[in-house]
Amino acid sequence: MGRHSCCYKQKLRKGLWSPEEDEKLIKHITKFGHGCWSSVPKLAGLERCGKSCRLRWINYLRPDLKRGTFSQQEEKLIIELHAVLGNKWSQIAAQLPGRTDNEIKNLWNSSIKKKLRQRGIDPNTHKPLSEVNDDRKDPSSNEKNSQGSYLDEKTEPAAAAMASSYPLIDNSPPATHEFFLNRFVTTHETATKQPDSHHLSRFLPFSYTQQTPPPAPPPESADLFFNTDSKSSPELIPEYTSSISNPLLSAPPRTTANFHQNNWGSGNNGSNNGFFQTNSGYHPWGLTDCTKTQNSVNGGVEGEQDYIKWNDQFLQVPFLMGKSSIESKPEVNFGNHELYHGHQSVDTYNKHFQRISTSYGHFS
DNA sequence: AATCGTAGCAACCGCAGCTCA
DNA sequence: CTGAGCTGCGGTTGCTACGAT
Repeated sequence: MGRHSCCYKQKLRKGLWSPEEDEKLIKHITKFGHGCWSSVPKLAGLERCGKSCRLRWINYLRPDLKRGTFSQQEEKLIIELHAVLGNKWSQIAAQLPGRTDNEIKNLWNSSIKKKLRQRGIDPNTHKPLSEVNDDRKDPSSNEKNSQGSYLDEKTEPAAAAMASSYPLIDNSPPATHEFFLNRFVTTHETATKQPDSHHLSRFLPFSYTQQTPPPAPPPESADLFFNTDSKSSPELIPEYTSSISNPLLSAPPRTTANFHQNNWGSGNNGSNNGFFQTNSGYHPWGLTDCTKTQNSVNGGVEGEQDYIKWNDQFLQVPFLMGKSSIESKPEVNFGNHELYHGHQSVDTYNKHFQRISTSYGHFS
């Protein structure tokens, strides 16, 4: 098990990224894609490790990030997904377009967890705290397994594996029906009544949600959390609905190769409206492998083509179009960086806008 | 005005898993 | 088969802003 080489390079910079560093990274990835992350800092002229560059890009600089405060629907979905997946933040994030695992993890730890506890729900088990306390007395009570889920890998190996890898759309029923039926009884009902509901039944195999009628449902933690009633289910924001109703969940297992296609090439929802896709196909942000990257970086034809396509597309991104776009739609823009929402003051907003302008000004 | 506690968030760390020579 | 190199993930830390006292 090799440790990342950056761990041994002491002279590399750490800590917060400067606007200049951001600019270098954006410029580089815009032009060449990231290729091998380990080679990015060298090629981009950064004194950072590749790991740090990757993290910075994924969590902060990537233009398809939504940013902004989480909607109630998003929070509810996070809770529901957490009930199934446990702390699988990346899998949860995969169902929330424009959100990063880090962002969701932070939200969970700083906000949702506390709110659930205040409402008498154990954030780990999603059961009422009183039940959890009872469970603790029972030695057979469930603990998280190695996958961070609550399934017993010995007695329910198939279900545990399912919850872990979460093959969301699958025509073959899972081995342990009871698990999901019990978990999603409310889900089933809600989805049946409300075709546009974002409830988790949409994430389950079709054959599953259409099978056995569920018994009387206990309230889900997410429902307790939001105190929803079936008559006044909250409206979904359009982009959210489209992403969720879309069978993005039928995507093949996330490999390095298909990750970019699934998550970047098509706007993370399987449709063709992602700005990473053009008529001519997917953009090559990270698609080039290490060997090809070097060729591209060296100014080969392939690299130039990438550059042209990339810049054309990049210039259409609102957050690179100048101050007005950011000011006019602070909650919608790709460039809606974390500092443009919530409790941040106007001063902070302006300060960070200047920062972003500095970083991106050369594009506009 | 100063201090303290808290919330939110960016970034780091260490590990696991995958690929490939 | 083995180990190095790399990516990705989840847990944790540390910084900053903000509100309460």
